[in-house]
Amino acid sequence: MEYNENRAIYLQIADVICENILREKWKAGERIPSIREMAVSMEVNPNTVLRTYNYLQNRGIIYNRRGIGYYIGADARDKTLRLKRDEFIRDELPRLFRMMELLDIDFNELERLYNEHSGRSH
Amino acid sequence: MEYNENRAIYLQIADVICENILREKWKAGERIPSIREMAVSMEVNPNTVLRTYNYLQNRGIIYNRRGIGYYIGADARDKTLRLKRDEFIRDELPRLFRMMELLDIDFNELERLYNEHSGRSH
Amino acid sequence: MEYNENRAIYLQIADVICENILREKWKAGERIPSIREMAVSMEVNPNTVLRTYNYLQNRGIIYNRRGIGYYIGADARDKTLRLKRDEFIRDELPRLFRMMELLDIDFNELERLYNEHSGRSH
Amino acid sequence: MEYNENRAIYLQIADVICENILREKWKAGERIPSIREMAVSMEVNPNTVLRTYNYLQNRGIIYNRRGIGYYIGADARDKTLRLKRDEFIRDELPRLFRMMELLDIDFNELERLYNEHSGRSH
DNA sequence: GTGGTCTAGACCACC
DNA sequence: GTGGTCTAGACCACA
Repeated sequence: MEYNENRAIYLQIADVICENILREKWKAGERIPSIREMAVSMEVNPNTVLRTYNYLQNRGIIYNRRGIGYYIGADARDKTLRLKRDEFIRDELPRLFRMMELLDIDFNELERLYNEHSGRSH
Repeated sequence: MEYNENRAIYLQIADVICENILREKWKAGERIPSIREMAVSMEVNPNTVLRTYNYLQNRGIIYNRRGIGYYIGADARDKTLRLKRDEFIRDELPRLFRMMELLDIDFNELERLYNEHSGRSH
Repeated sequence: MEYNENRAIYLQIADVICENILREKWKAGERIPSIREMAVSMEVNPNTVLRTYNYLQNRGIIYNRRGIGYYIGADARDKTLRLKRDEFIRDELPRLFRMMELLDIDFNELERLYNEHSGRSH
Repeated sequence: MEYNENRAIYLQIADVICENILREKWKAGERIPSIREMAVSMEVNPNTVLRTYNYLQNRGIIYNRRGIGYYIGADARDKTLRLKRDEFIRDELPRLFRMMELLDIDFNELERLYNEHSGRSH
């Protein structure tokens, strides 16, 4: 895993987990890797994974069974969707729209850039 | 001024200045507020404004006359436009498109959110 | 059984057993459920029950006949009563009284809460 | 400061802060000691204080101004009172009442123990 | 100066 | 084995 240096690693790990939930790779009630396993696979310190898990637990997305491990919460997908959507609409979109206006980019151009982008990644 | 907590304050101040330049409120050769004035009006520490001004100076958007003040650079508008556009296309758009896909937001919905947004700010 | 997350599970199981002894559901000399039976009915790992039984055995409340099972000790009720009373007066009450003062709860309110509580559990 | 070994130190520090808020030693809007100062006065590692501050910030009791410090939140006293009361009623009272019933302690005796207790501490 | 992140490693209670 | 706590110390961005 490569980490973007502008975002805390523990949040980037949370992003990966959220993505797994949103894509339904990980479903409600399933156990997720233990802190130590995750730390090895993500190549970080266990404390960093612990922070990720605490972060997600505080938001009700995962929960913990003492001495056993962490599990995907019941409404994890909904909660994640809501959380990410809120973040997106609150933090990203205003800047996006402001930039589009300032840089004179309209929806047609945005759509064009989108097609270019998806073209590249296929 | 309200600051978003996910972006460094000095960058948010830089955004405001860039916006003034792009909207041609502030034109090439004009003097901009002193660090102290800006600090007062923006309710931040003068050091924070200094950082903003250094940041913009390094990018050739403003320049400094020692003991006199800071001024808008000659090609400031062009440079700002290029800088912001590059940043936008390189950094913002890929994240945008990825989030749209993940959160199941299409262009129609984006446009709807855009209209809501501009509705609110008018 | 639902477990309070602020108290170790093995102690909560011990509490249940002590309650049975105090209420004279389980009397001196009677055999109590095997570790495995208890683990099933309490939905925990047998090791956790073992820990409970060791804890109670160390305090002379239950005893073990190897290969046969665990039994309620001779003076179990008295010992339990003494043990719990001591714990209660030494550990719980000081915290209780301090909290009552800090949270501005007096005996009348405590009594009211008590009546609410017993209302709920009947 | 002496720490009870049954409760995490970072929570005991949080308790002290909450007590200061409840007793109105620290009022809304006031700055509280920096992480490093608190770490020295509490004789713990700064990371432990950071955990305390995060814990309280997540509950809306304190807030943070970047690079400046932590402050008591606007409704801190109310929130603290509500938080502690909830904890008390949810976690402590049920055990209390259960113990009182099991140990055959009624409100009169409880009041007597209370008077003894306050007698001792005066 | 402030807080935030991360690592390394120890120790603990608990399952 | 699991997670939770705490320490020590480094490094960073920010005010």
